[in-house]
Amino acid sequence: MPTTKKSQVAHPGWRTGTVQDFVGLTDEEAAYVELRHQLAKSLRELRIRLDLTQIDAAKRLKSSQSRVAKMEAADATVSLDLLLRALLTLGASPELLARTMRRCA
Amino acid sequence: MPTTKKSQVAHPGWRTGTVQDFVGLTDEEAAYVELRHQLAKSLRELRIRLDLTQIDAAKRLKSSQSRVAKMEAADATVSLDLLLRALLTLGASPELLARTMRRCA
DNA sequence: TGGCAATATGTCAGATTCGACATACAGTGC
DNA sequence: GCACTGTATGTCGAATCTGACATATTGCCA
Repeated sequence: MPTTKKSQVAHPGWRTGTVQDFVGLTDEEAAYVELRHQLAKSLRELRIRLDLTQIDAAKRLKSSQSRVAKMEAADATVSLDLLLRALLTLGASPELLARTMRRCA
Repeated sequence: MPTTKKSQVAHPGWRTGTVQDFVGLTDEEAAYVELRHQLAKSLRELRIRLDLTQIDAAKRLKSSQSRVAKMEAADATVSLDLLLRALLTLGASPELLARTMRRCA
């Protein structure tokens, strides 16, 4: 669920992700969103630095190109968990993660 | 997914949980596990510092005592995602997160 | 312009994780 | 010993997340 509350009503197919974020966003929610974006950014930068295409990266991550694209876009269907695992798998150092976190301040 | 699948299918090698971690653990997997443990530790420390019981914390996190216990134990059924959200909700600063990350080095 | 590689977006079945509950264990005071 | 508070562990239905696929879009070069 990351990402916070989902609508309680049965609205099948309502993605709660991006757009309505600008309504009623508590501080932690804002921090959470910011964190996701910073990690996504770091992921893309790292991939580029390694000179990989999303397809190459997907291979290393044992995932698919579409999922990598979503990771880098901080798509609502991507968890922080996946973002962090991806970063680690591509060789990100704890230092890099720490720097990324700090960027959210 | 953190961590991985517990299904019993014939995929040799996918680790799950805690104990069997000492077998066949790649570097990123080790980093991932370490990260979870450090975050869990920070979470407990923060809760104690705020003088909350797990039940109190569960209330703030809109979760249950059992889930908080599992978070602090870095249980395999708890995602990094949940750990980070919990920390943020209890008021952890990006600084604290960064420090925690760095501790994994 | 067309063609091609890279990236983005939508969808879905199956896997994972969620909160909740029951219950067990640990510690403290009586 | 019992009662009580706090924490740990196991399970489950429901909700979320994942990889894969199809398809659209972008960017670039001839």
